[in-house]
Amino acid sequence: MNLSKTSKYAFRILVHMAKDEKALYSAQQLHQNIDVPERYLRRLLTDLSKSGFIKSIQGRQGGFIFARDISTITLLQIVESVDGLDSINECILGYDSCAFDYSCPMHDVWAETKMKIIDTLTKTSLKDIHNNRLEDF
Amino acid sequence: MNLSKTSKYAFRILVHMAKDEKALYSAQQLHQNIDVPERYLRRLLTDLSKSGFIKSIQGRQGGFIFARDISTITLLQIVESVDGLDSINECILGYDSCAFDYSCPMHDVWAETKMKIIDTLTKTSLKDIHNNRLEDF
DNA sequence: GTAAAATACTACAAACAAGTAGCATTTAAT
DNA sequence: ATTAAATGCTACTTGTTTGTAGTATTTTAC
Ligand code: SF4
Ligand code: SF4
Repeated sequence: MNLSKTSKYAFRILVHMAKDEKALYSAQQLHQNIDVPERYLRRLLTDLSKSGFIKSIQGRQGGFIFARDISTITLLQIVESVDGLDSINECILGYDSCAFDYSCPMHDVWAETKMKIIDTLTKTSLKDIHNNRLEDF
Repeated sequence: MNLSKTSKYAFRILVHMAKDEKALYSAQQLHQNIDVPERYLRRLLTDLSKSGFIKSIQGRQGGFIFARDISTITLLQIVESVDGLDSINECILGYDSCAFDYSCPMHDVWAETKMKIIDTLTKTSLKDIHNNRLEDF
């Protein structure tokens, strides 16, 4: 259970872009709208392109645009690509590999909550987010 | 949503100690049972003492023992004392102070899950953990 | 009273995450 | 062609968290 700051930045970027799904956004434009250090933002945009969420268009008038339908992009996929799945799925006691044959006392306590987290992240696509609310972002 | 490794270490320590609530545990003993670097474990034990969960008994035959009834120690209190409450409660987009007057689209998506997390951590005491399961730890 | 077994304190070191900088490359407008 | 506006790559710097070391202090056993 560990969302890095970078994952949160990725959320900011993609949720913002999802507001107008078909639009092309330049790094500068994004920087003006969401509070992420400019160079770091750019690097992250490149990473998100490589992960296939968005694609980059180079050159003057270039920028970033979604590479696939935003209803197919879930929050879990985003976290997974930035932090890795372990960050969410890992043992609540921080063991690399579970030290126990049977589950330890903490396991059951956390299991349901962990499921809820994964469930929410899995079921929520970028499209869902803006369907829920139409407020400005 | 960010449990540091140190918080997880704290869980390991206290959940282990809660198995025999009234016993006195030396740092060495704990080190043999849970996989936390020895010197780091000791420092953390001192911190947990200062936070009032356990108390230290110095000198030969010394060690650590719960300072209060384990039914009054919740997981949230432990996280709070190690990482601070913000680590759990913080904005899913990582904004220090919410940038919006009204809630942004992400807020509602996460609100329920966040509540579930806080709820679980608040309602689960060290006693509950071992009441749920009697397995060895 | 001396030694041994424990915790306490504080500074340092290593590892990791976050942020910055410089320069290269691509493309459109002129 | 030239210039400007954009992304791409890679190395460096800074900050935070995690882990280590040395030394001091406390208390019991003998
Ligand atoms: S059983 Fe315990 S140690 Fe193993 S993965 Fe679950 S919480 Fe972690
Ligand atoms: S409304 Fe949005 S930005 Fe504000 S705290 Fe909630 S998730 Fe964060």
